[in-house]
Amino acid sequence: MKLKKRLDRRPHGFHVAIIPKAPRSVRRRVQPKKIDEDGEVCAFELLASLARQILEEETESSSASSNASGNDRAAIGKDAVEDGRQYEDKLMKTECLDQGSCEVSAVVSESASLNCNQKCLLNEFPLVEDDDMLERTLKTTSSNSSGKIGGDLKSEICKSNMLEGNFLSKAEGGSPNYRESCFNSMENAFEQQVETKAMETGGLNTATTRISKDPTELCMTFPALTDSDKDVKLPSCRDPVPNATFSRHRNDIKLGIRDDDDNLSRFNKFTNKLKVYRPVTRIGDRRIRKLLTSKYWKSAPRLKDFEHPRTDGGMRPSHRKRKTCYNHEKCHRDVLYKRRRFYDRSSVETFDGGFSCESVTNSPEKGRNRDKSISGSMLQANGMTSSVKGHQSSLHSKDSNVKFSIKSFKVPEIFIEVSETATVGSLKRTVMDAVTAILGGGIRVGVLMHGKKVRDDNRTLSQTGLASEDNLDTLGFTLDPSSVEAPALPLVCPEDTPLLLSDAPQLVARSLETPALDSECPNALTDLALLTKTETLVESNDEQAISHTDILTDTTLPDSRALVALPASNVEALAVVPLNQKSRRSDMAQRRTRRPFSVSEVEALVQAVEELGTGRWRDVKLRSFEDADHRTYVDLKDKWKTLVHTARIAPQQRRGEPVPQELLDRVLAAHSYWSQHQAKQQGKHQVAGVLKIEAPTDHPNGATTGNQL
DNA sequence: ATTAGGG
DNA sequence: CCCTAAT
Repeated sequence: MKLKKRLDRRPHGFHVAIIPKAPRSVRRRVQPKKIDEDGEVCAFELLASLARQILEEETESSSASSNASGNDRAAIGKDAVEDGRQYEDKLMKTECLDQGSCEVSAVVSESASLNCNQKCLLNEFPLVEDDDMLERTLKTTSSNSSGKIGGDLKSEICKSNMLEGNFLSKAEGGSPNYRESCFNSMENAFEQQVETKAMETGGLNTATTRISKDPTELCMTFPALTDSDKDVKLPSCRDPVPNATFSRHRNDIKLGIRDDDDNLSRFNKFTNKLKVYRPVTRIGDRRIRKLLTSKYWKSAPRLKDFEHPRTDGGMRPSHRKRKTCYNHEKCHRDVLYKRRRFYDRSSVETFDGGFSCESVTNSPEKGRNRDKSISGSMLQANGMTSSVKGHQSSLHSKDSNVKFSIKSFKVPEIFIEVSETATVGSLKRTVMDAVTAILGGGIRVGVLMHGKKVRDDNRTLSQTGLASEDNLDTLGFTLDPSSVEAPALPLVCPEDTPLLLSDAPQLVARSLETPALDSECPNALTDLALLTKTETLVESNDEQAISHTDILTDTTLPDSRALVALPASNVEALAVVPLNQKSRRSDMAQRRTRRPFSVSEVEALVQAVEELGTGRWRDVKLRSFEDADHRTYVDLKDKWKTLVHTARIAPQQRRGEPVPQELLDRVLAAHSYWSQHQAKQQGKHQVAGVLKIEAPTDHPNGATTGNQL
């Protein structure tokens, strides 16, 4: 469901990265769609076809993966990504196709690179063996494009033509060798560059590499030939990840990133939108992010306003990850995700590893989690005590003192809008300003336990459970904007969390000594102030800055996939606070507050089940818990499940409010009874008699059944 | 939206 | 309770 929803939201949701299975229809769709009337598309097509040919050849020769035709796609998908990006790829492909045509004109200049980037396109497009067509297409394309591109494009075209010709001839019976040589040369040339790249960060397996290579190369080739523009980055095509390079900053969009097909699709989508959106500055949902390093961002600058689909490919599925990950990022992501689930309407983009860099947004909901990290120094500057710093992991001291060490704080989501031409430096400043604003403006510290805010400031740590090691795992702190700062946005806290709260800046130090902690709605992070500040757009354009960034990114943050607007040190700093990995829950969407079933509720439940049977939770809910809004049918079902379990275990093992044995007996009776009547459940009414017969003594059911009768 | 199960 | 998957 969720998935679905997400998809719905984002029509082309590649972000849906999760499902291997999902996109059947989509996939199918792809093929047919291929082309369009307009020559525009054709260009792509041609390129694609070319690439494809090459690819095919390559594929054929190599045993590794499937063969070219129908399979390549699949093959690619499989091989290509282990990291979950694969789904995206698939989806992407689809998208590309779907949308491909529309943006051609806009994207012309980049088309070449785009194509390259998109393996999918390459693979998908049917071959076009008509040179004339190609030419036409090219022309058309070029004409469409503004003058600036024209020249390049043409040359490019020509080249492509040539290339194609060559290939074709081969394909048509020419000597294979020739083709190969060609290809190889291209490849080699390309290779150099590529190799430099950290390469798929090792993430891609060989197979993948191989496959992608071809297309990539092709792609690369084109641009290279034509493009004098250094903008086109070959490398970008491939690096799927972390070392992302920034795409060049052009006025246009940056392309270049093959690794993320997402980009492409996004790109495509946006292309059209961009114009429209440009100035938009919606406070609420739209967020723009400018991110540096993240791969997604490469093409981003342009996408100002679009919503970024969340591409955290695998995240979702990572329920398990959450459990096992000890990695901050992952956890964080998870958190984000969850949170998102709760309130988020627009998704945020997070991709593997990237979120730290996320730039930001300000929606209250998602907000609190996304964060940017702030350096410890900053925190201190703001009055955080030294105790705040340190390492994560809470320790329980021997004495009665509870030691907390907060490694870092997360900063709430910040909404930043920067012009495309802004320099990286300016972006950094902007971000810094935003962060500073938050800190400077006053923040409150919130304490989370098990994901829930601990609001009672008067309770002692012991009372709150914070003195217990177990709970420390789930302890989290939040820095929330003080009411002063974020008053403007009505923040909505998920459950019962009211926003307001205590006085603003309570420092951790205080928490240490004082039993009382401030708590508040973690969500409330947003701050208008930030928005305001961040709104300043930076206009200067400085490519060099960008390159610096790249460097920075690559070098300083080898493994952080995030980008770095801030110095590396900062990155760490801001990370999430959870002392323990386990605590991840703490800050995310909070878990619903626990509401143990009372005996009376249990009784009602038992009664209802006796009458209705299991498997009809909705009816149970309606019948007996209609007014208990906090009890969903799922809750009832779960409760029943636990009741059954409870009834089966020894009384000594039972915990919580004891449930009368009588009820437990009924539970067992009803459970066993209904388990035998699964088939008849639906027809229960009609079969009532049968039931009686079959399970007369079994339980109270008899009584209930009787009622029904 | 429900239901079923696993976690 | 949460999360997913399958309806």
